[in-house]
Amino acid sequence: MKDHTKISNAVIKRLPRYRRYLNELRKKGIDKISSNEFSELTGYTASQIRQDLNNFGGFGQQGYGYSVEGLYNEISAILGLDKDYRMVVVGAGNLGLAVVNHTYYYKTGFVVKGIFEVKKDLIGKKINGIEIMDYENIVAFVEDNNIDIGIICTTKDAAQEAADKLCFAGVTGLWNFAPIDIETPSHVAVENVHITDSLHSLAYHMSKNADEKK
Amino acid sequence: MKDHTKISNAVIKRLPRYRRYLNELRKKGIDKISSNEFSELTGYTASQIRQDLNNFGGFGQQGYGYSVEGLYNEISAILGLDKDYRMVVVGAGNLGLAVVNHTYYYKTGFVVKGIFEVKKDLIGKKINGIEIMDYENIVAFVEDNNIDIGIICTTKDAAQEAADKLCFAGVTGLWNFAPIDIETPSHVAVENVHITDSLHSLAYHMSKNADEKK
DNA sequence: TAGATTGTTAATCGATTAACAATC
DNA sequence: TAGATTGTTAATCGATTAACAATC
Repeated sequence: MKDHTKISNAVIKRLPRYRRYLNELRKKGIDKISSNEFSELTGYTASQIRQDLNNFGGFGQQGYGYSVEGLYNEISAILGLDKDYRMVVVGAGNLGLAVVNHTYYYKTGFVVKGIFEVKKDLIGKKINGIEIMDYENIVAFVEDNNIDIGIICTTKDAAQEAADKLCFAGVTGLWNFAPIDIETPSHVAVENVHITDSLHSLAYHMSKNADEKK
Repeated sequence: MKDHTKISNAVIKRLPRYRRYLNELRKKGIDKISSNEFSELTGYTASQIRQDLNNFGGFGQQGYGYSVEGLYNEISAILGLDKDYRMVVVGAGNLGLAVVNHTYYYKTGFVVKGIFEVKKDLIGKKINGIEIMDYENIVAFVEDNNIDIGIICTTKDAAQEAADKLCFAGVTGLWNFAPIDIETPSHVAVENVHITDSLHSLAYHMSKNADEKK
């Protein structure tokens, strides 16, 4: 595998999508695919697919194409999906519970080890066998249980404080669902998921379609 | 407002973010901001901000800057947030319920009018006063209630079929949370939210950080 | 008026696409 | 070997940044 310290984010964002389609092919028992066929499937140009993949190494074979299984495994490894991640969720509201259930349902190497909440009446309950604990004890829990990722499902106002606590306790990644951009030290990766922004994009495209009709 | 039939998607994706920050400023009672100050706040360059805004019109004033309130309203209008949207949710699982609660909590002109489900034992229950109805009746409901947006919170396998039904019934937008890319006729806008892709990006960045440490 | 800051054009940078030689 | 398809370089395209004249 080549040195990939300076791969652009545009490329990284496409990898999970490539992987999703490869997984479908794999499940269908298809074992080879050319960049042209893959282009038709994914909507990316064949050229871009080859270019993207060659950032990481030559995974194909001239005159043949790519091994579906092989490429799937390579991309999984590039994304860091060849190991397990231990996670905690902060906030046991609907969003927190949806995330817990989602990872539980899709079982993928991302495992929720604990849920933390400030509201006393929720503490002690269990979701999918995972205990809801007192937010006060989050730092100790993260330290003692080698937690990798903190999932922030708090209100906007509580999010940055939760992030700071998690970073202090030693997580190396944050998955933030609160509608604010979380700041972290450079060694802690963050994904800010702004679900409402996506709804607003949708509204824009709907309005534009409506305008064009006139 | 200028003709904006060919605004790039990169620009559109930034608008909700601009709007979010403007809303914060507005709530703090700040009534003017320069592109330089706004740059520091949002992380985009002042040049890009001015360039982006000028796609839609000259909203600023030389020597002064931008009116926070005015710009907030302009961006809201561009995004189509100056009117209400009527929505239905397909799938009353955790994800569906999280979405229902989310829009309920943030009250923003996006109103869920009905929830549809195939599982008979859930039908008839209410969430935030919204009834869970039989999926069989979705087409009639969408037609009769002028529904604009369908929110797909089904399994992967059921998603495209639900999308087809919703399009047939006359929605003009789909917000899809199932892990598949939904296809629609060109007059129906779609936002495919791939929550898992974002987790995979996070994993990539975490792995990269870990590698650099070595 | 002088100073500040936009609106807009021009320059740069990066990402995508096209082309083709290498090779399986 | 001949055909197919990759890996990779070169060309194009688009998006971002820089610069500055317009103007409040």
